[in-house]
Amino acid sequence: MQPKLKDIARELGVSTATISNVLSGKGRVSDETRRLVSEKVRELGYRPGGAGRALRTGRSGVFGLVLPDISNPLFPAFAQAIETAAARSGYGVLIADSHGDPAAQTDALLRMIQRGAEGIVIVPCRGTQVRDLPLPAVVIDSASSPGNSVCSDHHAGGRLAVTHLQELGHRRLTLVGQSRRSSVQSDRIGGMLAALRSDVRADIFWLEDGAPDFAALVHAGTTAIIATSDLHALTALTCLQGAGVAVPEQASVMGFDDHSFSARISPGLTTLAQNMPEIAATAVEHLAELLDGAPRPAARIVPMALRLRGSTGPAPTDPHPTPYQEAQQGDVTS
Amino acid sequence: MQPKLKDIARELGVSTATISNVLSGKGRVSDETRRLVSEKVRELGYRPGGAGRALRTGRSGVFGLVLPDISNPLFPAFAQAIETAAARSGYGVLIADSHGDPAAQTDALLRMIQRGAEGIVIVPCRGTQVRDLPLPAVVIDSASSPGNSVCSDHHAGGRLAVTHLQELGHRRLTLVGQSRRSSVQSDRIGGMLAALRSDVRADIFWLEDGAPDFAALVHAGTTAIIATSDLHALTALTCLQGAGVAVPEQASVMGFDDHSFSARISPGLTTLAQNMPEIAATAVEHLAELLDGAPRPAARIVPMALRLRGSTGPAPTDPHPTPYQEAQQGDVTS
DNA sequence: CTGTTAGCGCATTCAC
DNA sequence: GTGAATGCGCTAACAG
Repeated sequence: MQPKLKDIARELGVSTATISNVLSGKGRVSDETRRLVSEKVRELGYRPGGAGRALRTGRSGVFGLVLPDISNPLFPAFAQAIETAAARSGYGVLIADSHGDPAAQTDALLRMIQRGAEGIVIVPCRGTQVRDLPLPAVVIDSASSPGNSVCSDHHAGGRLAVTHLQELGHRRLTLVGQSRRSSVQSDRIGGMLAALRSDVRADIFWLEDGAPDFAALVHAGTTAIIATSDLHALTALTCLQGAGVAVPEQASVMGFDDHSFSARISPGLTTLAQNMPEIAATAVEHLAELLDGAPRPAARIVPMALRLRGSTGPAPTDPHPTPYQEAQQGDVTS
Repeated sequence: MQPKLKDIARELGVSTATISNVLSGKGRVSDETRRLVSEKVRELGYRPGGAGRALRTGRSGVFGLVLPDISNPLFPAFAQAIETAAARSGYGVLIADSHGDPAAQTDALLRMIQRGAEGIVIVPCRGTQVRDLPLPAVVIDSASSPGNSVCSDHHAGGRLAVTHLQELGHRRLTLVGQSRRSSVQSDRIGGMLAALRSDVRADIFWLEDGAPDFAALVHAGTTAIIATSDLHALTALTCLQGAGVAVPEQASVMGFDDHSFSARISPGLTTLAQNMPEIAATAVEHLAELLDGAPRPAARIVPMALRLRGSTGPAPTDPHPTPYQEAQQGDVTS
């Protein structure tokens, strides 16, 4: 049985209020009693239980984290960063997975409220707009989505990616996204297009329409592939390598988000990393302010960072790298 | 303001206890009052708040999930499975990351207790023994670690891996682990060695000692590489592909855990998958039993499943696959 | 069968 | 400076 306030009070012959005062540092208590109490608290290993406190103060010290898909390889780093930031602020984190389903998302929210979460950090399902939450909430989505509180500068990330490749001399790019409905991916692609010089051509493929043959694209003239996720960049990279296309000598590949594997493949994957600790810290900080009754802070946009690794290099200068390329040139259109 | 029991009671002119009885289905209530109450509850959208209930019943409906490293690519699937299983049983999940640090692990445990967690599911830090928890706990580690409650059959997984490759005709294997201290990895390697036929040779590399040159190993005669994690298998695979070694024609590669990327690379990575839903369901089930006062259930070992993909194939039959191989044969020892 | 009462553990009044 | 009393929202035991 965990010791209660009452136990300590009885052992010391003081009242529970005094103990509470000592622990919270609020009411006036003599140094002597303070010392005595502190000692006893340490001795018995007393920790105020959350239930009583939550009931009395209305604050549970817990907030919810609602993710569309915990198993997405991007979220581990995110969840970790949030948990770390939350722990630093003395908060616990209740997780829920909406499985990309808006109904489940709503359900999860209700359950978190019921469990006493004081606020929530939510990464909304694609295409969902989080609105009128009965609870302070911090939304992490993309700069273009209404209600967003903090996110990476995906647009600038896209610009950085294209600029990087253009500086390496690439003039024929292939842009690969997964889903048009994802505002994050749209922002990234938008940024890429915005940075495009007039003498550079870019073709866009959406994987939801089917997977392209990356080797054929290279043989048709593409010299660089940018995927909106490292996962798809990895697919492209291994397809190319398996087909005998040298990376980065014959084609460069880059991705987004710096997944756990990106640094551990050969060649290392050049990628645009989100500053997860910064985003998480900002999210938790905003939430803490909201909980303290402050007005909603302005949305914060966190820069993305180019992580230069081996998968990108100078564009191939040979006008006819392989005979195969010439033969296939006319077959692939975009 | 969320409606409270008292609000409903007042509006209906009955007592709070009656409402509670209706909602819990316990005490005897007339059908008429029951109907009236149910209706009002729906109308006001009343949901019993967890704080009061937790204080009164001592059950918070929440348990803790303590992981050594949330950002490990294996845990997303795990956390998701646990969260799903927990939600199905009506539990919420509080997460904590011990960052592989035993002290932080203890700290996290204390915080979960303070927050009112009824029990915990813990994947202990490497080398840590979880013991004498002041709380019902389910430990997920490896069959060889004391106190383990449920885990995959890593040893059998190792045996399956080696058997698979032996059946494909491979006679020179390279086994790659990360850390000797990991009981999971030791079990896997142990299983591999146990399944080894007398005419098959296996060399073991531990990455904590430094990374091997996979292409050189193949040129020295290895025809198959088994890594204890898909992450390292991926490293091997891309190194080989980058060095012009065809997978699986010249060398087979396989891993463990079926990470998110494993099916999406080319060739697909043959791997041994853990049955996460099963493990998670068992863990939650055991925990629920413990919370109901049942004695500790016997440890459960869940089989691993071979996911056959393109990265493994028949051993190369050509005795002299490349001139280079002959030249290098003597240079690499193990 | 139903309603009243008491108290879970804590922080906060307000007397002393 | 300290302690006794109060009530947060809920449910289990007990009266009616």
